[in-house]
Amino acid sequence: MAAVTIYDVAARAEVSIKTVSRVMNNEPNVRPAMRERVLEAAGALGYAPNLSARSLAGSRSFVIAVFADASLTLDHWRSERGSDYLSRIQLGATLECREAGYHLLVELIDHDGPRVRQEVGALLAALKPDGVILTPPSCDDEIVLEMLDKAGTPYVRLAPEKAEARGPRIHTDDVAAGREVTEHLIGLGHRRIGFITGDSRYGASQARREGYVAAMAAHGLAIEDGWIREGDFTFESGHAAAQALLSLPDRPTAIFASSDEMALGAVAAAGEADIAVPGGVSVAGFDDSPVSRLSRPQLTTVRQPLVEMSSLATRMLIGGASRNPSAEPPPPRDELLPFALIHRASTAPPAAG
Amino acid sequence: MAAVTIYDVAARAEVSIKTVSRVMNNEPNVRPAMRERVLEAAGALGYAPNLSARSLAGSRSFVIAVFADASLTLDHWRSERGSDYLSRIQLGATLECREAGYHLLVELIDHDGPRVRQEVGALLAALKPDGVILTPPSCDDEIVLEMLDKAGTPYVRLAPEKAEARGPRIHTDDVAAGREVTEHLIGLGHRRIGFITGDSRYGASQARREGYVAAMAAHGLAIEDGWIREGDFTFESGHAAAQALLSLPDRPTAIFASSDEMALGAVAAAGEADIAVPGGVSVAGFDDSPVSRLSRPQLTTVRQPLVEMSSLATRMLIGGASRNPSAEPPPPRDELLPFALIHRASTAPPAAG
DNA sequence: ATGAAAGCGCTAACAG
DNA sequence: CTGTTAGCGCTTTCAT
Repeated sequence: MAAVTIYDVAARAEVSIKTVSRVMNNEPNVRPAMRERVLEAAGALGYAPNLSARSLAGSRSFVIAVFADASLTLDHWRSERGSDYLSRIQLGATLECREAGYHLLVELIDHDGPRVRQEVGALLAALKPDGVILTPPSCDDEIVLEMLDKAGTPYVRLAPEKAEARGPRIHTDDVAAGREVTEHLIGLGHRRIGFITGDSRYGASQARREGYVAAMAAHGLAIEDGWIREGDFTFESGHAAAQALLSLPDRPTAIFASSDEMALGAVAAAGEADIAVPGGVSVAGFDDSPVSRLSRPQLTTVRQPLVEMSSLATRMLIGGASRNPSAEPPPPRDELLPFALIHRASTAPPAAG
Repeated sequence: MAAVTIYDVAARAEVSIKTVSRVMNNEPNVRPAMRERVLEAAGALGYAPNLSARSLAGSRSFVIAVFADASLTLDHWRSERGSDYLSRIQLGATLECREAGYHLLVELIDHDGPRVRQEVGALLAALKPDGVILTPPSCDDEIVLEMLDKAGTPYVRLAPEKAEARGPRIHTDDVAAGREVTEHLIGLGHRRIGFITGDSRYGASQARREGYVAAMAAHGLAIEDGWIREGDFTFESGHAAAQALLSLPDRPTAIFASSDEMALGAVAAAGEADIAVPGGVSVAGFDDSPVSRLSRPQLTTVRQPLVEMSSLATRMLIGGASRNPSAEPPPPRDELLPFALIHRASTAPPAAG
């Protein structure tokens, strides 16, 4: 059961191992006839180059890593709410990796633990990934960025909060998205619109709120006391916030929740208060997560291009993949991907009056 | 920027590289004093052993792979329903890997494509994982098992459909779970209980149905025509099935759906038909997935020990990790992990009469 | 266009 | 208890 190596293939094809190597890596300078022979031999032997050997000898590891915040991710996974964010990032990255013969590693990092330096340093030294995808909020961590820079590992920041020029970033305009949802509601005829914020640990929460505030202001609509309630992206928090909103003396006719789960909580709260959605109150969510369709009515929401973001990030990383120190650092790119308002059934014009 | 190697540490600590290696691997036969010195040097230099070198030279790769069916998984990820199954498996495995200094790779395989042999063979040859976690339905694929055996790669099958003795398996008793839910409903006083099946591509679907049928029979309750409806785990399918069930002339007083999403669909259908849950109809789900709490009332469901299953699998794999060919193959273990009925608010005694 | 030789950074056998 | 010597399977030079 000894593994088949490049030598076995070379022997069978009667060429040197270097030629086999060339063929396996699609390098030039191999005559078609040789290539044929090598391919035939490799196929017959069921040969596949050993990743460790390639990584050790060469300049690429064929590994892309996703860094996600440990406590946040474990929290999500454990509490079983919204492991979805990471899943979608994984989807995009996995797809691209598969196509390019790369492998994706999801690594959890204690991005503000006392030993981040040690942890991230060890990860980079051990794995030597050809690229790292940084998810929020780790993508804004100074130490992580510093370690990455120091190790010379290419990375892409996904939806970073701070825009300062540290490596390429891929993001979407959360402020504009917040504005667009609010304007959608205003366009429907709503004047009294409540807002439920997201977890403050995410930069996007603040951005969405800004969008809401800006849109209200732009249309000359006041935001009354108590119309902005704190949430943390969970169903429960949305439920509670909506209860408060709906029991206001002159309650809003529409609620914009910063996540779909909170929007579902709002829908449930409305149901309990015998207020129909969207008849009695319109509810809009955010994320276009799977759960946005798990209600009647289905939620109006905003689709974030998470899958596209991570697949683009992966492509950038794989494209420039090479630990080659002589290569000039890639120009810090800044990609803004479009979001999309998904108008479904949970929003409608307010009841007359 | 040159990476720090074992030689740098050895030089700084004034010992041989072998001693450094011993310390890094927690091997015996190192005096505390030496160990101290090495640790100090390693710390100061920020040294971490290169994974590729370890893998290439040694008998372990420090990599555990999860094989998941490509089309099914992509389907789930894309359609954004239930990427949850894999997420939970990832959670358990990730936790254990982190603890043991291992890395987790999720690989999608076309488990019934024409080139499985090639694909799986290449994956194993390239990665040389210390162990593979097989998820349904790939865990029942003859070719995949054969390739794994041939490569001598240890694996654990998670929730396999067929029990034949090929490697260790970890599972839960879906038939018993189906029975228990049904009996819970019967215990509440229900006599007319409808059932919504799951996606037939999963063995568990059939098992849950068997449990339902067995429980009904055991209690002398008839299953009338039309009480068993086909579903595919999705909200929509549950919604449609429940609509059919609820419009039956003498409709069931309880509905047992084989997944939480379908149960939510059933709750929605009941709402639209102005039937209260659980007042007018009780609804039970299955999986205790995140969404089971995204409704009012929250769903009665069954918690599958997926996280425990994958963490046990990972521990087994890491524990026996060693490509050491002299080691006798581990005894094929068969672990049955307990499920748990989670009684929440969606089930209650039927309305009197 | 092809090949020979020299490592990559580590662990596995052995010596001492 | 500690160190020496070979490779692991590949990619990189550098020849040819």
